[in-house]
Amino acid sequence: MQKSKQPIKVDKKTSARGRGRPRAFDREAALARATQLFWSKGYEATSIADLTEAMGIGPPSLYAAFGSKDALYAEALHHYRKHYEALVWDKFFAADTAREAVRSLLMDSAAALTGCLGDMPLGCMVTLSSVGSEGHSELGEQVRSARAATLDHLEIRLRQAMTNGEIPTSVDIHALARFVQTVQNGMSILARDGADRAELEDVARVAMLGWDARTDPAADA
Amino acid sequence: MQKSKQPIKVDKKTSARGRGRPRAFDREAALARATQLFWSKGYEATSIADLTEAMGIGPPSLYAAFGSKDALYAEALHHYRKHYEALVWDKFFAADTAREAVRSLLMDSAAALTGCLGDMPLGCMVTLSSVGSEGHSELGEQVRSARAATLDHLEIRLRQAMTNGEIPTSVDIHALARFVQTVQNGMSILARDGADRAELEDVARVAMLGWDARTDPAADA
DNA sequence: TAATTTTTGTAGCGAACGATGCAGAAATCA
DNA sequence: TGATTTCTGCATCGTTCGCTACAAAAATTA
Repeated sequence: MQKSKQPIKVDKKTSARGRGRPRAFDREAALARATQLFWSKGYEATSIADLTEAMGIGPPSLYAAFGSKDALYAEALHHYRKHYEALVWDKFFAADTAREAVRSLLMDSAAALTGCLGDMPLGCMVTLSSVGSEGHSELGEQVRSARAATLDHLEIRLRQAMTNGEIPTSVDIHALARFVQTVQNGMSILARDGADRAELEDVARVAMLGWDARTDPAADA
Repeated sequence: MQKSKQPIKVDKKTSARGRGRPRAFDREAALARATQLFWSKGYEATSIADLTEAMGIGPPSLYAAFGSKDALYAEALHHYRKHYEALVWDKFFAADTAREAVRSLLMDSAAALTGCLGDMPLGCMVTLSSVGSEGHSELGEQVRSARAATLDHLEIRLRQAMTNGEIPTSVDIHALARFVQTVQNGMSILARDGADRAELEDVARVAMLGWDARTDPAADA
């Protein structure tokens, strides 16, 4: 039971020149801790007591800074997407070809999902968050739209590759994007069950064989 | 916690003609409803009140018949595996070739996970059950072992195919089995997000292209 | 019928949940 | 410094959680 009671220095730069006592804890650092907690335990299984202990603050401070558990989760989701999604999407967006983009996405996912790219929980927070559809409909919708973003990125990149001639026009872009999305989603669950980076990389390589067969012009029927 | 109370001979058909009032509800039907509830909402999000309402009984009857929420979930998981897993594994075990076995598994999964094979919640109960690792370690272990069974089935069948000569000995059985497992897991999440049967079947077809490329003897390096 | 046995509905237990009231502590401004 | 403003720790709110004691109710046996 560590007590992270140390103050977490306040950033005087961002502290508004308001009168009265400024916030004594670093909001971003607290949000980062909450994010990791939600990430590893899920929304329902994470209690306010868990959060306040991890953030080193009391419940009133939490509610003053974030409003509610729902709002905190929403901010944590935003924090996650802002700070961690780049680990798997940077090379995707920088790749010259769609094939290399998808390969990078899956290989980097294999590394990120198994915690090999830093100190982070296993699996993808967005993929694994099965926020109950009961009573938290807005959060569920937010998570679902986050998952839909993955499909959008894939379809846009694939359609561009089709325009460029990298992919034959006969290919079903939507199906191929769905396939990649499926593999990435499945890898999160395997990572949670203890599969290591090498195993997921093997999975990514087999998946790329499916890509090659699907995008091979000679394979058209 | 869990005291082993009197065993409560529940098999009412085969139990000796007990004196006193017999159970007024169908245990199997109640278990089926509980299973669907756990399946669609998850363990934590399903309360005893939800269960008793869906089962049409009061809390004392629930606890007399099943012991605890944990035990009920364990029975529900067993009920699920007994009644629903056959929908996706029957053709797998009956197939003549490993390829047809895997193809059937994925295609039948596409149908079952989207609720096209009857009145059932979307996705796989085993795959989507992210039972928190906190406080419910035994349930988590049970679910994890259920997921491991999928990998076992796949590896056994693939190894058999390798012995039969269907698959080249150069193929990494473990990686290929992990790949199939990954696709099936990912399909559950897509199904939960609203993907329909045709989409998942397309995914399965693309995945099979990966299988073909991987098991093609000409592709050995 | 009465006696026996078991279930069921009601009502509520302690604990934990998400969320707050309050008063003192602390930092800024005058 | 004192005045003002805001945050923080403690205690607790009302609710819901999983779970159970209790006694009436119901079905079987005699």
